[in-house]
Amino acid sequence: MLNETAKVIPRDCGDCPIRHRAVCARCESEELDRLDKIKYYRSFEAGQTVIWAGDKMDFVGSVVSGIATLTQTMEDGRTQMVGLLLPSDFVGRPGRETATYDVVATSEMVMCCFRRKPFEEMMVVTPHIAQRLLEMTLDELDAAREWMLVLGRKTAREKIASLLSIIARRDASLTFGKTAGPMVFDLPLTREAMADYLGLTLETVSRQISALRKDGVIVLEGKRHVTVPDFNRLMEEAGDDSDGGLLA
Amino acid sequence: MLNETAKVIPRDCGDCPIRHRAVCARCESEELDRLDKIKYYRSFEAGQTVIWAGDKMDFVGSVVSGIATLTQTMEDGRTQMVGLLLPSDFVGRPGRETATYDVVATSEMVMCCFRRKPFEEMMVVTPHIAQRLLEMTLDELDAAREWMLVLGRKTAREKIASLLSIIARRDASLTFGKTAGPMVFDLPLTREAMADYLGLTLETVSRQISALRKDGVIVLEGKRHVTVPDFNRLMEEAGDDSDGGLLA
DNA sequence: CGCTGAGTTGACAGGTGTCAAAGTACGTGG
DNA sequence: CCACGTACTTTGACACCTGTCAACTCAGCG
Repeated sequence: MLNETAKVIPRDCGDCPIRHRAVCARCESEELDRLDKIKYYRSFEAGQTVIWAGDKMDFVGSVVSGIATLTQTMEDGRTQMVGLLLPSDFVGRPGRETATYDVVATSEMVMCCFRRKPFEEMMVVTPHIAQRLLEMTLDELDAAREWMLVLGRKTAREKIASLLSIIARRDASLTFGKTAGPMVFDLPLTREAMADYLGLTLETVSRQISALRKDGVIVLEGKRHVTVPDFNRLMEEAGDDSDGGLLA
Repeated sequence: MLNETAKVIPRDCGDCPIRHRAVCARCESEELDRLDKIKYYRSFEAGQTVIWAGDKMDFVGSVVSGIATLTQTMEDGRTQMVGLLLPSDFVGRPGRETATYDVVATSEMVMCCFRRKPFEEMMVVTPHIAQRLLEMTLDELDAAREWMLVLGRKTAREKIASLLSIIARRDASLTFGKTAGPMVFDLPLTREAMADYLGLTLETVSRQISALRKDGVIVLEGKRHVTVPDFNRLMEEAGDDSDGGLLA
């Protein structure tokens, strides 16, 4: 089975699995050559922290393979996930010296890092990079706003269903979205990470997953392997229009 | 008193109150001339809808004066505010034909609109616009993520305190942020709009405002006029570090 | 003067958090 | 090979925060 969290270090950009989706997507070969000179790959183990909020950050970069989370923590320990970083997603903010959020790898992960200063200089003279970054940032803003509706207005059950449908949809888009038939995927997050994503406790997450299983909305094998027999049913449980959302 | 929601239609860009903060901030005079040819002003009354989610949008633009909200609504009527649009904020997404959210003016409001097609064409050849838009979008993404922590992890009391401190800070930045002494401002939102912002009901908003008043965190005159005797106290109630956040 | 919209307050119910205990999977070391 | 420890997960009991429903106040206005 194709494991999306597998450790993959490309030989070069032509070999890179995120070549056509990352911040470098619009770059031409001469531009790639210049990026090549300021880039390096870094690997992280599952659970390893990439950077702490407030730390100095002298790189920006793209997730090549694996999954990472962006989280914010209050003084008393309450934490909220504010971003889920998948392959091709961008990490860091050009022009900013310090990290705003904790970045943690939740699976084995590989990043393509660019030294920050040279990257910023290159952005000024390379519209292709800034254009693509703008597009990606606008997409992330839309995703964040969608997420705000989930956090602010949905019930625990709807929140779980929403998260499952997001993951299911993403997996479908990787495996050549056949909408028909059951969807099958593995949860890339622990119950606790799901709770941090959804603004719940891990106990509530566990209870609602059990409830959705009892009601036949999902089928579980083990703790992480999920089958969705009827995706429209899942969408209804998420409180979403059953037609929309295929754009994501 | 300087009323930030007053209706102001600039004679030209040199006269524009958001000239140095909006999407056109980095444009030079020749670029402004070209923008001038594709722009027009539109006024809205308090409560008027600028555009409905799903509607075709043939303009993008900037809020010149007044306040608008960006909201998302579920089929059963639950609504969540996903953006608060203040003067200089950008409305619409270049490259997208239809609106994603409802945009509603909550006060009398003036927008500087650009016809979408010519604006998109101009963006391609005018890096100054795309650069500024990227910067603004990154700021909005940060704000959305801060908001996600509020929605996901804060109590009703902390949510109210967070909203008040955001509004207080913004007003302070307009009136040349003297941090000492009490802060005084008017709430630009109804209780219901505050509830939609914070993922609460309007009853809970009302109760928590009353509680903060009883505890001396704020002083109310009428329903909308607020005095904050001790801003650090308010920050503590919001669950935030009492030092941080002066960047916003 | 009554109507309307915004806001406040009370009573009550229900959803979610908290605390606690037990179950499961998996790797490590004896 | 098996016992054990650790991390993750599930489930139960109960409390409490917030939502729901309802009544009431207040200010503005025709």
